[in-house]
Amino acid sequence: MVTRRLTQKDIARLAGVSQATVSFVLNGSPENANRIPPETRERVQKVIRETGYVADPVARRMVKGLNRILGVFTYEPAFPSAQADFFTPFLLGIEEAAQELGYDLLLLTGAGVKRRIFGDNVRLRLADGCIILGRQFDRDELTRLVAGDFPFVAVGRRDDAGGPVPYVGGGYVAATTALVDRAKALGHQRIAYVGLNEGAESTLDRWIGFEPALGGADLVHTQFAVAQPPGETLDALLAAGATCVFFTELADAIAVDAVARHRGISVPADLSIVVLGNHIRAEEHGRRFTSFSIPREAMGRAATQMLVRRVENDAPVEQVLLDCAIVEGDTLGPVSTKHIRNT
Amino acid sequence: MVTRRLTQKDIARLAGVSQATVSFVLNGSPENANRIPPETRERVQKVIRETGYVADPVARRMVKGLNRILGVFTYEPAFPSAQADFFTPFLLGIEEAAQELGYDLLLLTGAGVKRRIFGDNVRLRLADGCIILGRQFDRDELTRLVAGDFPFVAVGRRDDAGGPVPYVGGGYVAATTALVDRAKALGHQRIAYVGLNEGAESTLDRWIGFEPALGGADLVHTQFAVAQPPGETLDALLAAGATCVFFTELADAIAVDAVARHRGISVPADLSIVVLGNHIRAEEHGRRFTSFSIPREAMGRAATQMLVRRVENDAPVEQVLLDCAIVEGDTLGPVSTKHIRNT
DNA sequence: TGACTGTGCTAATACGTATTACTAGCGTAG
DNA sequence: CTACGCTAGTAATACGTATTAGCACAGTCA
Repeated sequence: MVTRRLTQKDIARLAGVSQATVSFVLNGSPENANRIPPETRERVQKVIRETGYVADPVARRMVKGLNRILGVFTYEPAFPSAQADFFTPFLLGIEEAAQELGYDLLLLTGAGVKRRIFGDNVRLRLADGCIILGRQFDRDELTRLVAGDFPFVAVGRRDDAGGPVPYVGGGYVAATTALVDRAKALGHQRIAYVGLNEGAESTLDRWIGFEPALGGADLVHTQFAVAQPPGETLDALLAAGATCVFFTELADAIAVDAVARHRGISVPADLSIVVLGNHIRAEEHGRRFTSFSIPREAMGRAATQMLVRRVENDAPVEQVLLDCAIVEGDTLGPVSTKHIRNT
Repeated sequence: MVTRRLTQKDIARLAGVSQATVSFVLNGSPENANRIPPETRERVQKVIRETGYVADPVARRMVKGLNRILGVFTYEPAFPSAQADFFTPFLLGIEEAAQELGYDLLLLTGAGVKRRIFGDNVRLRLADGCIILGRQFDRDELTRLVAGDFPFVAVGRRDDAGGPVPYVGGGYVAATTALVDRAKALGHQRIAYVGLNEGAESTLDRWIGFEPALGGADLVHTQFAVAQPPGETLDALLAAGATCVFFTELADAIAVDAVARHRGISVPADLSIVVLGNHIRAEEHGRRFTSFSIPREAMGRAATQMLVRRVENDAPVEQVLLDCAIVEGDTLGPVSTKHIRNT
């Protein structure tokens, strides 16, 4: 812009005082505030009102060290519609909590270009701390974050990375275990698992909650892969004599359910389906899968509050898992007598 | 945090050089860059690598004056689900364009608390410029923005506020006119209008496009109010002998359409419905209303690009209206002979 | 030998604000 | 009348970086 920004020096000149006086008028601490008599104070404030001057937050931050800004870092872009349903609930909670605590949000997303926290022109540090969002996360960067002095909190559980990672995650392990127990209570002894059992912590947690919970039940089929042809998956499930199948991916469950319906296989009478997690607007598919609900909004809120604790009070690392409520749904039922006889 | 941040001074000490040398190694201009010989350069970079030092963007900004941050200001909170569908497409476009241009976004949203641009603790200025989003907008603040030197662009047309307001809006006037013309071409002569005819520019634009376009057609009923009981609205429409009704609010159209269906009144055979605008996920209502589509994502992109032009090149005020494509839909049909006889 | 030209750095400064240290002027207690 | 304290400010400095100006030294040319 052509006209340079107003500075306190300009205000001082116009009011016939020094820059320091202007600063005192603006934000003198109680003991210093009364050093400026009302007349001078009013004269300065008049100039400020007339000019519409506001202090440059950047310079302010230089002195104070804090900005009241929280960074939200995602590797994937936050808004494109494919991701929007995933990110939006988290952002909702983050925004609300930030608002309550008097912080603004700096969005740092990585669309297309691989964006890194430690890059050449890292603007992340403009924020007082940051929230890490997203499924993938570079291990090296996490390690550097843990080692560094920049406050951050991850949304989603993370394994240690050269030290404990502060996070707010979902209690997937416990929720998965609860669902397995429920299936067993309904008589299911021949259970299958379709989903990955390695990779991101959130994925792994399902398996960790699942496998030990089986107890006496038989794991008659596993498919450690997602997005496979649903017909083949269904074939394998039936061939193995599974009465109940756990999916980690809603999309897989939907596809297999559709094929089953098409073939006249009844869910849950012939085959029970459990989905380990939920997805916004899952109702659109006309099926309420038995699953657990991920408290995304609450996770965002909690992570934000935790981050502010770390920023303001240098609070120690916390690791929190929020409960995932079980969604009853319509796809987990008792084992049919047909199956019991079969087995 | 307990451990102070690393500064260039620390790096300089560790590498046995001066702070200026570190700065040159980091980002010396071409002519100065080769003043540092490879050995020294490597020595400094080694220390930087080992310590994980990154320059403080705040200090950087102090010197350079630019931040590569764009503020996004909304009076209403951006994420809460009620608003999410409204804001998300704009944010999508804004985020994409910002990413391409190498800017980050500072989200300044107003949840609950009345948030003002000119307040005590204005962090907006941290950004190099800002995008104004949202339906309501304080006139005084807009005037001050126009008068000031802070670059901004509004999403949505705005009337002059002590000067022209830079904006990227939707061509609601033209699109509304086109829909009126279409209705007239289908024989409609008895037309009604349900919606506000004052208030925000975006609302007003519908009326501005509508009223003059009527030409010879009769405006048999107007209801300058929204969210009224749909039964009463329908009664009034029928009593007035309207064959086609224009709604500014999708919600009103949905409600009236539902009552009509319930009463056995066929749309569009007995009554045509046109909606002036669209809404994400309108399909969920099982009806494709004849309307026009608002290019929200494109508006966000265009506004961002315009803002960057203003920030970087001090470009003059631009005012752009993007075309709104007509959505054919199923609710505008030819006038039935019954009506023609009736009239 | 003395002036000149690079080379390879460092010193100094600016950016805008907050804050600490100080000072000039004046009244008053001792 | 000196010392002290109070009032109403101002001067100076720090924050961390970018950048300009400049300095010490070596080599070159006349």
